[in-house]
Amino acid sequence: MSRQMVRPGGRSARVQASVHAAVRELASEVGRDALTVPLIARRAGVTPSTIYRRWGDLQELLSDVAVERLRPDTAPNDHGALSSDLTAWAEQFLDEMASPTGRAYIRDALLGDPDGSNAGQCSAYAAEQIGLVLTRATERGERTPEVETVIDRVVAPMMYRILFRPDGLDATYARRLAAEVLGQTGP
Amino acid sequence: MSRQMVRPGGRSARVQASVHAAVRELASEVGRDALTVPLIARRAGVTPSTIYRRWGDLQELLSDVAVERLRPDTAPNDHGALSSDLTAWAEQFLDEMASPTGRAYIRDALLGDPDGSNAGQCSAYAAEQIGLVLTRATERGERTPEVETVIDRVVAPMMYRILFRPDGLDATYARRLAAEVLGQTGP
DNA sequence: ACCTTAAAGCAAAATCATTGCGTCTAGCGA
DNA sequence: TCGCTAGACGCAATGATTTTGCTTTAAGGT
Repeated sequence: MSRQMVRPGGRSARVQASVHAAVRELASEVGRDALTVPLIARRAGVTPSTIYRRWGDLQELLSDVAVERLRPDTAPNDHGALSSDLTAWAEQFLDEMASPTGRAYIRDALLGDPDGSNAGQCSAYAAEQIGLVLTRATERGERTPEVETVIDRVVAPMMYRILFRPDGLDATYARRLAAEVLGQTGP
Repeated sequence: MSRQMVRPGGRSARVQASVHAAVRELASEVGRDALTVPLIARRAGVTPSTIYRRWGDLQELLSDVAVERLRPDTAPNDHGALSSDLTAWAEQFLDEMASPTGRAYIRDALLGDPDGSNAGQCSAYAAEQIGLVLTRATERGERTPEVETVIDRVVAPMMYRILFRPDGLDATYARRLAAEVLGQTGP
């Protein structure tokens, strides 16, 4: 059961929104590393114990906020061909995720996440976007790989390098991965 | 500059060893989540301020210990053929890393790691082991993929799923990835 | 409209993190 | 070998955060 599953309306929802907003505001004002629970609580007009009881600790709260910000806000662009769509999506994904901000969000999402549900949500977002791209391609009559294949061959390598080898990542790498996974689809 | 770069002998080294040992002991006694700096300090016979000054905070200390424990203790077994060697290595890697303990270490290594050097070290360990396997194969006259290819096609997918989709991982998956990266080497 | 109960507020107590200062010792050059 | 010196540690005071018991509020159901 996720942290978002609170009573949908009323005070709880207001508190949640207000705390999330406080995190975002303060993160941009004083920086991600200067955040503390009492600071966030003051800005949100809430007592610290409320945050501790609802989220457990700062990491879990930041994890929640991070997942929210990692949710794609728009469907992938349609360029009329699978190869363009997938390449463009991979480039944009890498660009967003490999930035210092993006990497901080990924780490936060992974961190305060004992059961892995927040991380799973991130993966689900990516799978959803890829599913859209592939479905459109299928409707055009193109042969497409499986979503899982694209995850293994495009998303996973990018994420691995973002997390474990933050150097030397650029759009060329994203393009190459996209091209390789498609090149293998039909001989 | 890594945390291991302390004065190699004498008191500093003793403190480092004693603190690392305290972390490992307490982690298995009271559980990873119950660790605190004062607790570790008491067990190590050291004052908390020593730990704070040397490591900064609990996360960085745990990150150090995690990297140490993620270092492979032995060279990959030699089965006489690349396909067996790589499959066996991937199976063992997944088995170790996908366990709750392994995942905790990976997360710790990623976490308290502002500059990414600890995570880079983990990746380097894997690259080293794979390099050994591939070199042996080359010496036998087998055609081999590049280390980077194996990282992208075998290590990255396993790591991605360990971190983002902890369910449904088994040795079959590791074998399939190993087989696929080799199947593509020479048509 | 009342009742029930999850969630929030409040405040005290406990624990943890930070910092200044004195002491010690490993490593180095004479 | 014998001091130097600078980095590392211990100690203790201070400040901040986290935890907890109890009370109060308000959402959602009857």
